[in-house]
Order: sequence, then structure tokens, then C-alpha cells
Amino acid sequence: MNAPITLTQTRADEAFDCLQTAIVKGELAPGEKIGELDLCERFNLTRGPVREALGRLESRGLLVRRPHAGVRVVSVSAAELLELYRIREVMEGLAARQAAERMTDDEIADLQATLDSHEAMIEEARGQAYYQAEGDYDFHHRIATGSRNTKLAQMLLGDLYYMVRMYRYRLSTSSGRPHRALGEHRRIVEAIAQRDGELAEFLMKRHINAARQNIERKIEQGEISF
Amino acid sequence: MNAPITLTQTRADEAFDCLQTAIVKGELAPGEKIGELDLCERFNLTRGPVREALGRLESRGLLVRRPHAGVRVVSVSAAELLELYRIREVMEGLAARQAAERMTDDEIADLQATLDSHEAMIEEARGQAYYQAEGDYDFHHRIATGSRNTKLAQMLLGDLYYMVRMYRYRLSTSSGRPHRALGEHRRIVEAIAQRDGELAEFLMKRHINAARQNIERKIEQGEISF
DNA sequence: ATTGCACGGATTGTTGACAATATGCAGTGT
DNA sequence: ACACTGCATATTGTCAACAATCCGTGCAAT
Repeated sequence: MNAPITLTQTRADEAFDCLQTAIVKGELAPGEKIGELDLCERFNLTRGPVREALGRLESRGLLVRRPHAGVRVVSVSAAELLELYRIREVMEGLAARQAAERMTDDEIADLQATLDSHEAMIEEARGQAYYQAEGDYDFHHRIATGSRNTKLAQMLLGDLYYMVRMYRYRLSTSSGRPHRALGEHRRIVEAIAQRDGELAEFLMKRHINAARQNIERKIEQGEISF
Repeated sequence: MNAPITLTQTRADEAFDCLQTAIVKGELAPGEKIGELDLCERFNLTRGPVREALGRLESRGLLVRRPHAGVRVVSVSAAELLELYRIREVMEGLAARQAAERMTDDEIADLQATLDSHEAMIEEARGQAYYQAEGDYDFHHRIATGSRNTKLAQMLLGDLYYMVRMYRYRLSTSSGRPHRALGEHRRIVEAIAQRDGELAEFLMKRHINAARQNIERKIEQGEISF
């Protein structure tokens, strides 16, 4: 039946995780009204934990709830998605700077190793944008935690990335330009290895700015539907 | 027919507001364990809404909760407080830049007017640091919303400011230098009025950086206890 | 004396039932 | 035919009882 060992801490956490992944993977369409009982049956839970999870998700901006009317997945417009990238630009720039100042040598070596594995994945499975997207996520994740800035990492990992990933699934192609992105990642790590925080910040901002412009172009070309 | 006054949307919202203000005002000491039943009696509520509010606050990083052990107000170290200002620096810099691009002329005029009233408050009630703190909060609040960046405003107003204010109450004196801060505010608004986003970003970053250094100095001098 | 362990009490997590409110439909009037 | 009103239903918000888990205390053993 179910997994013999439930590693989840509590029912509410379980509901939170299930809901979050369901939203990110697009199983719950934005704007669609979702009933609590539907969710309970879907995840084999009761309304208590589900309600608590809904509250948490709402607080994080993934859901919008009207007092007695129900709860809907937030629908982000194209303009708002681009605004999200503007925020990422400054916050991840800061993360890169602080990572250059604070990451241990071991962490940097690890980061370089993961870039190698990402390159291998891109080489052998060309067109497999999914792995590239995961690799990209992994890279930014490490930089955020490497900043040793608790709140910064919390905001990036807890708020922004989930919202961005939610649209990654919809854009299907990660950002389209795996090789170029990998090269930019390499240069950022180089700057971090040299403990050049200022350069790392600059390169990271430019990297995310390029990704934003890429999306902007696709929107203008009508390749993305909202 | 005009709706009279919405006392509160829902019990959970009420609990959320009460708890948030109680935490910000320092009525609930950081690190102190708070029982759910205590809170219920304190606010005349039942455990359901209180639990939902606790979940939301935890998700925003104001509380920390261990599975069956209870909930505590988050205790932020001096180092983490300074990290918070580093985040504010880049985020509010972006907010100032976008505000310069997007605020209406009326909003800018309003902003200048509030600065005048702040100046009057400082002049007549010298030493009344409380009003200066509120004025400072008001200023940054308007810039954040003026950016027209929904998520950015949400993160600043919903997450960061409450955490900063929580320590403002403890530091008693806002940042100590009302006149100088006011002058910096004036120059930022000037840049916004001239639609010079780049300058507004630069000035805002320098403003917050100065505030951070001010706190850092106080910490070194042992004027602040944690 | 200190450490380990077990047990009782208290607190939290969860559940199901009850109350309040919004949505949809039917009916009526213009 | 359309708009408005009133009611019925379903869904949400709230409550109080039940079950599971942790913490502190006391005792015993080394």
C-alpha cells in the first residue's frame, strides 16, 4: 500500500510537500479553483493538516485564498515572471558575492565537479533540456547556501525558486541555451574560486539578466502562452 | 450600501495579526517557548485558527517550530541582523530604481510631502526616536509599493520589514541619526523625481549601507545586547 | 556523585462534527 | 427576454474531543 516508512515529520508537512510539488509540476492549473475535500482525497489526508499547508502556501505567495470562496493557484502574468527575474538578479548577485567570500575550498571543488557532470550530461544527451534545468537549479542552489546568509538562502530557495520552477515546467525548455549557460556558470565559479566577490556578483547578475532577456524574447515571439 | 467595518476577515487572520504585532513589539521574547493554549487564552481564540497562524508565521521565518516540542520566537543573532541589511541593500536598491521608473507624479509629490512632515516631527520633537522610526518605515514602505513589483513589495513588506522592526523596538533608538537619514531620503526622492533610476538605486544602497554600518558600530561598542 | 532509564504529566498533532457563508438555480416581476 | 430576489446546497471556517509524542522528575545502578 503506502510506503512502509513515512519519513515525513508530520501530516501538515506531508500535505505541504505534496501540494507544493503538485503546483510546481503544473498538476494544479493556475486560476483553477481547488476544493479542500478534493485535496484530502487526493493525498489521503484530513482537512486539518491540509488547511495548515494551504495557509503556509498562501503565505509564500503560491496560492491566493478568498475568505469563504475557496483557494486558487496563483496565476502569474508574463510581466510578473520577468519581474521575478529582476529580483533574482540582485539577490543572486549578492549570494554570489558572499559565496566568494565564504564558501570553503571543498565546497568550491564540489561545485566545479558538478559543473563537469552537467557538461557531460549536456554532451551525451543533447536536447534533454530537463537535466540541464535540474543542473541549473542545482548550481544556483549551491550558490545560495554557500552565501552563508540564512535569510537570503531561505528567500531564494523557499520563495523564488519554486515560483520560477513552476514556469520552467510550462516553458518545457529550460532556457534553451545549455552550452552558453554552462560557460557562464564556469566563469562565475572561477571568480568564486579566486575569491573575487565583486566579479562574481557582476557575472551572476549578467547571467540572470541574459536568461531574463531570453524569456522576454520568447514571449515577444509568442512562443509562450499565458 | 457601504459595508460598515470589517472587524476581521477570519479568526485565523486575527490570530495572525495579533501574533505578528506581539512578536514585533517584543511582548514575546525571542527563544522563549510559547504554548498554544497560552496564546488561545491571550487572544480569546481556539487552537484551530492559532495553529494556522503559527504555520504562516513559521513559513515567514518569524517562528521556529519543532515537531512535538513547541514553538519559539526566532532569535536572530547580531551577525544575522547585519546580513538582513545586506539583503535590504540590494532589494531596496532595485525597488528605488523601479520606483523611479514607475511611480506616478502624484505619488512622488505625496512622498515629498511626507518627508516634510517627517522633518517637522523631528524638529519639534527632538529625541522622539519613535516617530522618526515610523517615518523611516513609511518612507521605505512607499518606495517598495511604488516599484510596482508585486513580489518584491511582498517580500520586503511581508518578510524583511517585520524582522527589522522587531529589532528596532529592541534597539529603542531607530538608527540614531534622524537628520542625516532625512537628508539621504530627500536625495533619493530627488533622484526618483528626476526619473534617474540608476542614481536612485545607488543612493538607496548607500543609505542602507550607512544604516548597517551604524548598527555594526553600536554592536562593536557593546551598546546592543543580544 | 553522576549517569542512565523509565514513567507520569503535559503539550502538540490529528480527527470528525458543527456553524457560517458564498455560489448556483429557480421563480417571479417588469 | 432580462434582471432581480430568495432559497437550497455545498464548501469553508470553527470548535471540542481523541491520540501520539516529548519533557522533566524520580529512582536505581555504576
